[in-house]
Amino acid sequence: MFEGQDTAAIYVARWADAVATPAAGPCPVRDVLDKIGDKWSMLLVMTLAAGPRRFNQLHREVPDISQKMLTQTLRDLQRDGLVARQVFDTKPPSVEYRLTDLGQSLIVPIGTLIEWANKSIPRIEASRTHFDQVS
Amino acid sequence: MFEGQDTAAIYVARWADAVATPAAGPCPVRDVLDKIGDKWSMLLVMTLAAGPRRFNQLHREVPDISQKMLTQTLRDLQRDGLVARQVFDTKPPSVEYRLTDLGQSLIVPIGTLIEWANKSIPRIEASRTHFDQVS
DNA sequence: CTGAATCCGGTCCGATACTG
DNA sequence: CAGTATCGGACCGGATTCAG
Repeated sequence: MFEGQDTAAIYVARWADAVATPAAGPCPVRDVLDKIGDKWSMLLVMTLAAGPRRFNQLHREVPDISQKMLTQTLRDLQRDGLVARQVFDTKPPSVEYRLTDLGQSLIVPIGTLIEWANKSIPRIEASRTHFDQVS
Repeated sequence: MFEGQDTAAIYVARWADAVATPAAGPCPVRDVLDKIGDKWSMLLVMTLAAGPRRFNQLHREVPDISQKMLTQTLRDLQRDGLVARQVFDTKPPSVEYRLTDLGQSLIVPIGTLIEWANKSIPRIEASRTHFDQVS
């Protein structure tokens, strides 16, 4: 029916198991998914995937992020253990951010998703155009 | 350094290429990523991955979604061509939603991400606890 | 250079009530 | 059964200003 059907079936089964549990407290999967969709998190992760960066360096490479959101997003990523923050006691001070091992392990799953996105964009946009014309 | 390093390197390179383009208009990758993080989209996709569902059936299987958001999210998914909507002209009327081929092709990338989330949750929560205690 | 603090508009989304 | 319409709070995130 579609490529990767068997693999998909496995994921569907696992998903069914996961949500079948009473899930004491908020669902951890949703929690992670929220961060993925967060406006800047994944953008920064992929930027840091190319190597460690300083604060303003990140600000230059992701021009349309505000200082506030850059600080906040980096702090959240650090809190989740995806990014490590190292302060150099120089003058003026400089701070370097780098992916942790956990953060690096996220590159492949995100990459899979980005690859899907790039491949599917034409069909999605075509579908949108058609949908909007009908309605 | 970490498992999947070679694969990761490929994704990093591709990502660099993707963002290097001037990106006329809004970045399509961000556009898709936004939908992933959308509060309900992926939850519905994974629920529909198990098979077609009627409206109220979905409402029962995802209890904490409001009628409004269920309608709205399904319409957005339909607009993007991920979900097909079929109306049966019965009394009372019934409407069935199912994943399109495009929607099905999303199961594997999402599944990869969910698998990462499940595997990484313990480390993430440990990191959060540690971070909160320090600060 | 690397932030923190504040203000504020826009958007998301839940609750509720109504319709064919 | 399968929606639509409206209201209102909460939160996200941008712009600006101040600080170590």
